[in-house]
Amino acid sequence: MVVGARRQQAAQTEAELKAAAIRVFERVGYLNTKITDITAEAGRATGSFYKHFTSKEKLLEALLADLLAEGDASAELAGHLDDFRDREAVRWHVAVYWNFYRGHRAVMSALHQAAIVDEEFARRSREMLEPDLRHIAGHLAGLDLHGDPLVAASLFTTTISAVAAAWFTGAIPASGEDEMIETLTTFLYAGLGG
Amino acid sequence: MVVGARRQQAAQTEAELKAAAIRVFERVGYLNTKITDITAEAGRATGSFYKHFTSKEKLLEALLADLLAEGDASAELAGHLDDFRDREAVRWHVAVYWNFYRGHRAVMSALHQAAIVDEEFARRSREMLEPDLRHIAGHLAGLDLHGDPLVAASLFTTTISAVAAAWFTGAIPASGEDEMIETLTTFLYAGLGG
DNA sequence: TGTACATCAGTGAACGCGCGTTCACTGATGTAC
DNA sequence: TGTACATCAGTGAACGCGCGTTCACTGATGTAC
Repeated sequence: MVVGARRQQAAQTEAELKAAAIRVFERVGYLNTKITDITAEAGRATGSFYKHFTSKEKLLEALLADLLAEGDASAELAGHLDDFRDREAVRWHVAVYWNFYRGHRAVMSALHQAAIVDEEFARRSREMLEPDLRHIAGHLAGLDLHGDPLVAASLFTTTISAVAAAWFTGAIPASGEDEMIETLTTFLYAGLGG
Repeated sequence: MVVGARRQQAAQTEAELKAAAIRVFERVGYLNTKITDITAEAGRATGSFYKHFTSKEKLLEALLADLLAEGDASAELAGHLDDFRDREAVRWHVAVYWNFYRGHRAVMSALHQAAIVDEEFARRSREMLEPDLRHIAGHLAGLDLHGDPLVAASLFTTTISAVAAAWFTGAIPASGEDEMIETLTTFLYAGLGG
């Protein structure tokens, strides 16, 4: 008895729906995406979607969970420079965050879009992201900051996200990625009192 | 003959619709605002809206035009410190931008939201804002920047907008406005090579 | 100044489209005996 | 191992709600003579 052939099939479909959703988000953005766009992209019937997710929002939460899982895994990686008094440590973190953003643009910008329209979603996803914020705040704790490390950490992530988002959508006139990382590092290193 | 009593009445209604729209935007955000929310807030009939604007988007463009007109007026003001090698000049511009944002949060965030959903609108409003961007780039021209002054100017506005938006929506943990302006100044002063 | 007609802002009920969500149905997988 | 029944992922047509947009109508303002 091949236990779970059905269950496995379902998991497969769910994964395909997620992947399709990401592709559609990339093309037209989260807010412009219709449920039927996702199912069509995945080559499935409309109703199929609701066997796996109760709404577009819940799907996005699932994608966020995947993201966090992957983020945690990569955080364990070596090369973790800790002291933000060291410019290289700041640069390393900026680069990691930037690359993470690049690799997950669609979901990152989807999260942003969902938060704009739905206060409650904003609250919940901030909650889910708080551990990461505390992680960064931890690095900053050693520094001689003017104020709360959490504020500084918020500024760190807000700035990088905003600039990355603007850069990837072409709102910032042509310039290289390395240049952006370098500039952001300078911004943040100096701004954080380094 | 009181010429224009009708025309004047119409202009009045149009102004009231704009003001009502801003109030609704503040409450629920541009994307969550329905045409009927605006007319209800203004105490008018639904159809009235279409006598003045062909769509919510056109209304927003009108609000942007108002904004730019006011922005240009205030740019003429005294106290214009020009040299960005001077930290005070940077601080002054940051504060002006920040205060402008505060005074026009509703429209600023509405513009942002509209741009997210509508590529074409994003392009047009970037076009309308380009003179202001060039104005800032002008201040930066004297500096020994790594790259294009327009890139630096984009970073300047992107960063302040993002941080202001996050701050005003409470995404950044409690901290004073002055502290934010100070921190942003440090960020940008250093980041721009000052 | 008065009268008759034209214009146009404002009204709000009605229309209709888009899209999220449901639901009866199918057929394959799983279970009981 | 075989048969009969149960479960459940997947289907796609149909339903219905929300909301943008229209439109015939009203009454006040404007114009002509």
